[in-house]
Amino acid sequence: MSRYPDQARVFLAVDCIVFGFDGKQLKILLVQRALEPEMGSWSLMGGFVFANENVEQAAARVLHTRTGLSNVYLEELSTFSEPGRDPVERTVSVAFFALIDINKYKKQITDDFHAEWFDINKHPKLIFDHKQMVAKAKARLRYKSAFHPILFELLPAKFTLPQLKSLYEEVYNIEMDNRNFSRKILSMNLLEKLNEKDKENSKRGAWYYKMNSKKYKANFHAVATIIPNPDIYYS
Amino acid sequence: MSRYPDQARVFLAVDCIVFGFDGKQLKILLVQRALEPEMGSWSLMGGFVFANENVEQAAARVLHTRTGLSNVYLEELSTFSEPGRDPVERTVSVAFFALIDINKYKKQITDDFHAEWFDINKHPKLIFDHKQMVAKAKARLRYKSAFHPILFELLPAKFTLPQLKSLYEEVYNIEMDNRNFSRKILSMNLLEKLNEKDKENSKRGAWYYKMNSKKYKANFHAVATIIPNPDIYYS
DNA sequence: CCAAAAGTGTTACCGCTACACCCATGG
DNA sequence: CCATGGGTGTAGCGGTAACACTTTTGG
Repeated sequence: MSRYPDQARVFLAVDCIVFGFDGKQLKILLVQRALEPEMGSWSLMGGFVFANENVEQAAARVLHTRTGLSNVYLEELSTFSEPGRDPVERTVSVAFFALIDINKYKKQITDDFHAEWFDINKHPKLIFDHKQMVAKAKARLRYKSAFHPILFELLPAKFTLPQLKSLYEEVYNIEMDNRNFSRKILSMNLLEKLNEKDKENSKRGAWYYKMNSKKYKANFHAVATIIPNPDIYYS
Repeated sequence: MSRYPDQARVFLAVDCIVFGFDGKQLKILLVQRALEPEMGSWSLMGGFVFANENVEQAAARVLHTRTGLSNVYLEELSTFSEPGRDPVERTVSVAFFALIDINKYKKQITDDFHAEWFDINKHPKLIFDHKQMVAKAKARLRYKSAFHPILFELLPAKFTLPQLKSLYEEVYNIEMDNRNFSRKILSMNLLEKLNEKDKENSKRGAWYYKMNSKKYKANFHAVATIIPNPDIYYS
């Protein structure tokens, strides 16, 4: 018997907006839903929260189970709780957004559902309110990455500045000056230059860098105006 | 019978961190809990989410019921979902923070519990994880108001720039230059000067201003660095 | 040697900070 | 007429944007 006899219980789920970057486009990872209602429709990665875990642990578990990845960038977005959002039972979902290196993602053998990357601007119809979740996640990504150096989470451990610049250009749909961009990023003192160049994309080659994760963690809340007028992107 | 037979349901609640400003100190509004467990202990304003409302509506309702206020600034903070946070039943709470004009608050006659303002840095022991909620709300308030002109929500409809400056000084525990502060705030073009001065706090008197709510809404996402180095306050 | 991308150096400008100074008025 | 808080003017500094120019190397 409940100790709160007058109150109703709800189902609690998490959904993850998983971002990836293929070098040209910003992508999201979608799956085909494995249970009714709407079985087979495209959906965000999600799942119910277990009795012994909090929502963040649930999101990390779902992500790990379905992508094989752990220690990914994961941030709570917001709660979606419209009474009718799930047509068959009242289910409240806490949405998280995740940033992963698209190359590290390997489809799990044990998966009994499809997962696929889609261009964020051109994805199939999604179940429930997942379209809203994606829109909100995109807005948050733009807002946050205008101030905080989080986008490198979408790149491999070693990456070049031109790669990072392309990523910013894709996220904000702008063109940036490569010369000023390099200086601005390097002036944050978070990157370490490696003794290796990427020669695939240019003749001269671009130096590889890696994030100094100690400094990154220490300065995680550092605010830098990487993008001018960030507000105009937060629609 | 549930359509998700293998899943457990949880209780869903909201809790509100209600900020106020008395001219000198930043305050939060606490109540004495009206139900078991921990009946009588100090707590944030909260309540269960009804079947016909989403969490934001629930937070607004709780606030309205217990303070008489509507149309207050209300923003989702995050979800608190540790399995054992409520010792008797699994209850997940979505925390919201609210900014209100402390003068508008009137204790409701119908209240069967105490509500009281406390200095944010010196409040009684709180139930469950409410202390964490308060800490997180304070951090978010600092972070957000460093970029967005939201703090005026804590002041009366007409206010002076010295009042607003005191508020910023209290929130960030810094001293600001009144001359530069005025210019910075006014350069956002969100305030309208009234034909009236506050003569209570100085001989010369300070002009009253009011927020132009049309411009405020239109520019809500405008980012201005009201506070230098905002990151150092986001602990 | 040319094209194309990476990266450096330099300049002009803008916005912010610091602070000298003026304003208004109650006592 | 002076003390006090409100407010304006302005000079200097630092960071950013713009862009001419150099470097590198495959074809």
